[in-house]
Amino acid sequence: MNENEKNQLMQSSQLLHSFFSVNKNIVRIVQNIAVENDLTVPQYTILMIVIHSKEMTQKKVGEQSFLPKSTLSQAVDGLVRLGLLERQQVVGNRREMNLIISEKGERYFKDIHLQNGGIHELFQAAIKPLSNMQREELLNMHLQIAKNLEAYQTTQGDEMK
Amino acid sequence: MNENEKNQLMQSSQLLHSFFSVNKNIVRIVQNIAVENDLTVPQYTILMIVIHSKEMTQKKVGEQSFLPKSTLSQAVDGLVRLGLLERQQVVGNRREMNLIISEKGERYFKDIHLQNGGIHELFQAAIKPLSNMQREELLNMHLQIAKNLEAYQTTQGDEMK
DNA sequence: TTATAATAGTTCCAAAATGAACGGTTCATA
DNA sequence: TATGAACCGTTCATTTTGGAACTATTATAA
Repeated sequence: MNENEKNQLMQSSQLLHSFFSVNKNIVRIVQNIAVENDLTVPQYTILMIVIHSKEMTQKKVGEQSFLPKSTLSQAVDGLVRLGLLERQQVVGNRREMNLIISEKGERYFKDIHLQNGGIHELFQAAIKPLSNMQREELLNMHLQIAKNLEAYQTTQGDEMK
Repeated sequence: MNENEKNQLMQSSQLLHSFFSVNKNIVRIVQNIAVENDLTVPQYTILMIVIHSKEMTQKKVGEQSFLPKSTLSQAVDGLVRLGLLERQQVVGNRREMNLIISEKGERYFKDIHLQNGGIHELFQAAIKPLSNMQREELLNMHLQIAKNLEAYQTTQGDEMK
């Protein structure tokens, strides 16, 4: 392994670690907010996604949140029992479920945001020092990296039955 | 909320999502590699860190891996029982533990890498399309974002620091 | 010195997360 | 339509996780 390769590997390691580092912080903040409001992390995640569009299928929430569907199902169940969310069959497709924020859910979520700004505001503050162009490039690089990693999995890692 | 603010929030949301997206892929790859080799994710993570320097305190591994110390302790315990790692008190400080890769551990890890390249190589491939300057900027932006997020540590940071 | 606080790691166990199997629904093809 | 595959969500059982309390050691203060 020559010098150049060694440098490449080191840069790669640092970059990987930096992803972990940012992510650890995001997860920690999300967890704090969730716990303070008697929600689990998946539950708060779901609320964040659903509140955005007021109505959304469970399937779409799964795609956006990357939660395994059993986790998703149970988390939704809890939210419904808390009265924060309502389940409703999609008209014309009895397989899918629409998730709708209830009155109570909306109030609940708004209160969370008043308390501590919520993850979106905190994150927004954290990226504020970056220029608009930097933010755009960051997004593009992430999307590309995600795509590349995804490609590997479907190519090599599909020993699923 | 005016147009500009709305755009800012949207960009922020996308960026946050892109972090989740990359991270989900990294975690899934790590998980696949770990499971294929009868290790848990924390265990594989620990091996990756320790192999790098052959010898390292448990404390340092905690700082680098971001694992809660109870998780870390149990994972290390498993690795020791598998004979892949050895515990050794730090000379001059009986509180700290040195973690040392055993012969068997080194072989084990090398085999993993031969099988599928390991996460480092895969990740390296995923960032290959980026220019060197882009990679540097990406790293810098991540470090900055992590630092900014770190500032929002709630008073009760009973993990490690 | 002694007392108190901080640190590293372990243990315990309740809570959280999730893989696998399943039930009902829709789609594709004949 | 019939059949089989694919899909969406749920349930169940099991594993994983991580907070809190604990032991042992070291650091700091009085």
